Amino acid sequence: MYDFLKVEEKWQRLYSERRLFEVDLQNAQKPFYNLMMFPYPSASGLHIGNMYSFIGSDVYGRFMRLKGHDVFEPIGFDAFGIHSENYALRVDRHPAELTPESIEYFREMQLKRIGAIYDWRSEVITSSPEYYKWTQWIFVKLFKAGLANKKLSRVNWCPNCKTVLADEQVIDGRCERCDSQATRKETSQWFFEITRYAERLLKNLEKLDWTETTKSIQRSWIGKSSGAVIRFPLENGGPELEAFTTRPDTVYGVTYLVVAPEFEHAPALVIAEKKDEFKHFMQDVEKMDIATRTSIKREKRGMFTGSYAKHPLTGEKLQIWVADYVLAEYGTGAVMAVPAHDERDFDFALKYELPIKQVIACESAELPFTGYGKMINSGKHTERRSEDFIADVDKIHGSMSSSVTYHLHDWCVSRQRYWGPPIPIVYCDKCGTVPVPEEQLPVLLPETDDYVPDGSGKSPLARNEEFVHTECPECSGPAKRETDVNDNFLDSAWYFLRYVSPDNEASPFDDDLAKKWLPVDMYIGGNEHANLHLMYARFITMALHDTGYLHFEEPFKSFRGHGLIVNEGQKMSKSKDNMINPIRYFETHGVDCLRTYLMFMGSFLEGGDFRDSGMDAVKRFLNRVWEIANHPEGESSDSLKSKMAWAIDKVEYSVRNIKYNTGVAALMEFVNEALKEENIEKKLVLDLARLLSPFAPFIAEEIHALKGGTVTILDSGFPSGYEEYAKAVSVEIPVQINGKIRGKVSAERGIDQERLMELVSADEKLSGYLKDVRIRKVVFVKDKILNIVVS
RNA sequence: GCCGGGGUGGCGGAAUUGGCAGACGCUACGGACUUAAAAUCCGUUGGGACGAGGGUCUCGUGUGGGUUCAACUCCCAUCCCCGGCACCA
Repeated sequence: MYDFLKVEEKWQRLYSERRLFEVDLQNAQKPFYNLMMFPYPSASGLHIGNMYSFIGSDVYGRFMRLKGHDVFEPIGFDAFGIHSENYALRVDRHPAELTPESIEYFREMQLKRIGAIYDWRSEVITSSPEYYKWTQWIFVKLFKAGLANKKLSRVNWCPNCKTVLADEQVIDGRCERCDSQATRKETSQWFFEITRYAERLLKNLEKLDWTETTKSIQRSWIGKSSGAVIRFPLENGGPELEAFTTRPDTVYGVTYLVVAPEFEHAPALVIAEKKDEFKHFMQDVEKMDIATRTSIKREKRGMFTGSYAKHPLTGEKLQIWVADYVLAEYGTGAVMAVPAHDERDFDFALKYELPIKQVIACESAELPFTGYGKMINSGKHTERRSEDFIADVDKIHGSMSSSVTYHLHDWCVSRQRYWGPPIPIVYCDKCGTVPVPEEQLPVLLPETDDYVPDGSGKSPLARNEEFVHTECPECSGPAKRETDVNDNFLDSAWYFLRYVSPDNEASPFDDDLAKKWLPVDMYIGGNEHANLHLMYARFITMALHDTGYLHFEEPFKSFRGHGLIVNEGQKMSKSKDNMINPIRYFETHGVDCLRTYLMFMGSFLEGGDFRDSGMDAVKRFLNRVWEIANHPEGESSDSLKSKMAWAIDKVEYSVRNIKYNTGVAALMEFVNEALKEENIEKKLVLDLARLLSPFAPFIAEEIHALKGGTVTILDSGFPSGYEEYAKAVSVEIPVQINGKIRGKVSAERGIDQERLMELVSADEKLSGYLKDVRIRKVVFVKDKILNIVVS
């Protein structure tokens, strides 16, 4: 019986003693950068989802190494940020004290045991000053490039926690931490202008070798929509009111205009007699929480401002309304209402008895009709097609021009928290907003016990007099530091760049190494980070490219988003108490078994269903592998060698296409065959171990060593040399009569149609089908199938 | 509502893209070994019909149509599940 505990411990020790996975980054001949998503060392340990992700990525890395690449597989810790900070707050520990402990546990007790080919020399910890010095450096570079700006904005606010919340911390309109209703609050925040890159971020997706789901998530997050801006002159003069629309073809159907309550010029539009009503209206809107405000079902509310605009084409007088269904942050913050052809405008018009004018041909019962069609009641454009008008929009009238908007909004990077890299900005009365010069970085996060957010909406750092007061880098006069820290997503937006030279004190990454190793060849991780992390990493890479620091603009050539694990068909959750603890299986089944089972239980990209019975099955399988390895050496049959040829192809195909389950299945088939023979050739045993090694590295190493292999199986190459056996064996060719399988004939590979037909005639059963009929057609696919059409 | 992904035995899932549907594994059942159990090994395991039997026939990949010598795979329509986006103008 295979003693997995002993063997795994032995190889874990050898792996760390011999440093087998350290890559000579300078001199590597065939660099392959295999990246996985580094973990937050925040909770009590790695969970099964982390393991699943890391192992899936490591299988790929080990495979590429077997294939002869110099595989660079680094790991680190996303140690700053709200996850780690909230965890520290919950257990009442200082994050600066707790985080290193968590990292120690992750690294020593978990990551070093799972058999991944990590190069530990490249470890990065985002909360270390050596790392965040460069996070701050990136901030400064973006600031200097005009991509970082401080502006007033309405941000998510939790009235209970009294803190600003990131979008991703608001779930169904509620605070992620305390479940109270989130509201909006206007504060001054730092933003990265990612929206300037919206088109490139969208366009580049076409060229990227990424899983389709991941690209689709990014596309909808960017949310491009094309249309036109139409300018409506105000009756009383002043600036024109601009409205974005995707349907300029319905412009003749505009019966009123609507602006958002927060629209910059809304108060100016409200006439004197309506000021009081507007004030009350605004108060009601402010009070509304986000869930209610954005609910589709909620009845729309609005009020007439008393002002009028003029229709640019017809000269008609149009009422200007304020309504809560219009959002200031999208488009121009103003909407041209076409109730006949827009559901929201239709509802609103009915409620407030505003006119409805049909301008696209349809039955009146179909209103609101939102499809394209023939334009009617549209002046000289009557009879035109919608699509035709939209394509021509720039030529129609001076008030209309084609325009594009995106749902993507600028990235709010400031956080009023403690556990993050301080934003490297100084405010000076004389010099204004001044970035901290590069040679003064990092701006160290002060060591203090006063780090708990107080609900003032300001960072705890604002209470730290020693930190706040500084001198201006330009005029040396008294100045104050920015007290917000950076969003955690900035830490992780560039970590893969740091891995190539984590100790470099002169720059965030060594240029030569970056040229040699970047961009990342393969990135495997969960789709839960498809929006934010991947988008931000792409943006930072593009920005560093444009500022001349990187030679590429897309960080990840290939990305594969994998699925989620469920437990016995049930979603895992702490409340259901059905979380799988991976460490437990290290003792009962072994790491090899867990790795192999995780890859076998389902299709990696789709996710899988974890069952203990499956773990037992894989344990049996590994025991059988061990049994074969200990069979007497002797000659093996040609058919077993041909099975090996088949298994080699299967494993290669399955790994390259991230269909690991089918690779493991192929190995099981080979093992089932091999068990039928009493002897086995040494080469077959070694090749089996090689094929198995990406999945179950420890047993594979042990078998390799047992059969006289040296150092590590990883450098022993990918199996080959069975081509002749694959060819020599005869094939079974299914024979169809009129498309139905009626039998099979055994023939040598490559047989031609004529000879095959002779075999069919000689076959008792098949020839029966050909009696008394006329053969009308014969379809033959070499070595695959024969179909005889008869009448 | 829009955009992705999917729907295959009792279950997890295969089928390298139009060429033997159900690989591999689980479960269940039967058997061997055992005083017994565990472990291990062997056999059966999509539905139906026929056959003493080796087997033979037939239906079958959410549903309804279509293309093709041949369809889980392609086309049209439709239902359901999962994920993303969403008062986005």
